[in-house]
Amino acid sequence: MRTHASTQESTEMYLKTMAELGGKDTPVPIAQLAERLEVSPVSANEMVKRLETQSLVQHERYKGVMLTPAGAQIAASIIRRQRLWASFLVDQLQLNWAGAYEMSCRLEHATSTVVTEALAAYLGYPTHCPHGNPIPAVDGSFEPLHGLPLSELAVGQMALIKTILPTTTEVFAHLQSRHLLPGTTLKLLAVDPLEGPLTLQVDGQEATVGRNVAALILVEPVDPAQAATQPQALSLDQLPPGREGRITQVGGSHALRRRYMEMGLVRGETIRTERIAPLGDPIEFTVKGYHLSLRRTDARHVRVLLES
Amino acid sequence: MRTHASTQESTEMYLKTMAELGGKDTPVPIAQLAERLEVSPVSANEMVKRLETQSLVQHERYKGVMLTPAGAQIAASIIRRQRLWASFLVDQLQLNWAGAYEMSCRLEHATSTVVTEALAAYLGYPTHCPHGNPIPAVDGSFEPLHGLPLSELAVGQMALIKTILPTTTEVFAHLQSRHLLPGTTLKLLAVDPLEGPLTLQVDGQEATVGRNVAALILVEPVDPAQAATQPQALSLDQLPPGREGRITQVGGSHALRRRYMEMGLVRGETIRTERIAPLGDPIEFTVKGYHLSLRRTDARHVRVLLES
DNA sequence: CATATAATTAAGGTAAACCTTATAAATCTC
DNA sequence: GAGATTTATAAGGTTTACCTTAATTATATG
Repeated sequence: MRTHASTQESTEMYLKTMAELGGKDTPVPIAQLAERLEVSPVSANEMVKRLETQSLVQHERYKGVMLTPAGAQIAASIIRRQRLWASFLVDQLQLNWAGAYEMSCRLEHATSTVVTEALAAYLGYPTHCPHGNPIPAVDGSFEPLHGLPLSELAVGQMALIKTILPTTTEVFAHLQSRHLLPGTTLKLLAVDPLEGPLTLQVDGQEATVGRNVAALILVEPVDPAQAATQPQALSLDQLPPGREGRITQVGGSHALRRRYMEMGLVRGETIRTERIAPLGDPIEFTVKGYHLSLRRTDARHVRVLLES
Repeated sequence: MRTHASTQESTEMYLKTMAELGGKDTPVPIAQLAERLEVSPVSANEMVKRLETQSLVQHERYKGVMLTPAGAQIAASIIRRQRLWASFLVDQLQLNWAGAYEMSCRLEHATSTVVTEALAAYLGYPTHCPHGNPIPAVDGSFEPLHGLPLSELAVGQMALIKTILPTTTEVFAHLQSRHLLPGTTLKLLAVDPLEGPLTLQVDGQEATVGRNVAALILVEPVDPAQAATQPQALSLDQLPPGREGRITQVGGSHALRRRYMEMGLVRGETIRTERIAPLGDPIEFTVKGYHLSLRRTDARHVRVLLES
């Protein structure tokens, strides 16, 4: 006797899920959709038909469903809502990283465009959510994902985690407990044959992840020699002059975080160290084309990822 | 062919509406409930029966419905959610006052307790929403409403608006356009007989409001002599030493607002001016039992209501 | 106290999002 | 190309929040 969602909500969930499964470019098998949405394939089929009458999707029998431009636009705007809320929940309300997607999934359906855009402005127009996924623009355009799935990394390679693709709270929590978060550097130690698990070195410890979970982790291979001499993830005060970094985390007190936000220091933004004052304080940076200087102690609260 | 809400959502809407109509203490006629929820009396009757099987309400035929303790607790927690969201939308996202209730009404159903309490902490535990209504505590307790309905004010009296009771966006917008907001001082010029409209003086202009709308405006009569010499609503830098005021609005930049919030300068809080430095700057205040000093220019961003 | 009014119940209906089980039709793989 | 697998459809069902219209009770009022 499960309770049913409203029309609007399930429409949005179907479109969003299709977009997450690549339905903007390639047909998504209805069985896959049904699995992700935890409904029976028959129900998913029915629903897809309903969406087709509204010209939101196009279904080709035995091939799969694809989003129409109208459907893709709605999907993008819902994903925008969700990822903005996830940013708010994690960065402002300091809620748990692993649970943020699930919580934001409830909010996304209850958010008008007016609220969404006010929220985006409030947060300083972040470009990526706390899980590393790009936040679509208002016009529905996505920044392409960069990095390759961890499951396709060569054994022995070192790599930097860029993105954790949308998944369940359980999987997010599993990864969080193993420090497998955007910005972490890992080394692939071994891969079991026959779709078996991967063994990794993370933060000096060994960890194993299944093949399916590894496929959700997008990484960027790094040169081990370079990684040894120069860690990829560092705090802003350690970013060498002339080097660029991508902001992954902004910490500090509420007030400090808000101040940073207003300066344009938000997750996903690229920042370059210009010069360090003679006495090592303050440090000058360039973000979004303009300069600012920060005290070293304040800069310590910002985590960045070295850009190659 | 209207679209139906989910079970959870309509349950919450029924309970919230009942609480707003006084169903915690007195029976609410089902017809009134139906009108507010814009459903037919028959549908409301059905729904009330469903809620009764869940022991959330108690219905006495031909008398009305009352909330059970369990129902009242749920109603209070939903009202808490809504008013916290309304505070966030108005104070943080700077969205329109009149539309905030409607927008927060969507969000309230999508908000878990964890998110609600994190939001409350983020906002500095505000005690009142932007419309002057008290935010229930976590345990479901309400601060009683003070003030009497404008519709019961004596002709010729001056009064201060304390609260605008929950109503529709249209009515809120109507009041907003006439400056009838919490903190405004008005004078009742005339009352038409036979349930007719009221004529008011607000901000030097005349305005008329219907009897039904006037019943939503809770006011506190003020002594005209006192009001003339000492306006009730002023900015914090004008609060005389030794006097107490209740904060009605916190303005300024994002960063300033957040700083204030962290100091405990939130709407509904009582603040006392302790002393003004010899040169008039800074000014010392007491809020929530501790001291703080603000520059006069910063204090100007905070609006307070003189406490008698 | 009769009657008007308001509140309630009865009866029957709709749309939506789910479900199950069974059958039909494509597609893939050997 | 035949069989296995996947995908789709058909058929029938449930629950929930709504609706309308008509009939039945209470309550209030002259």
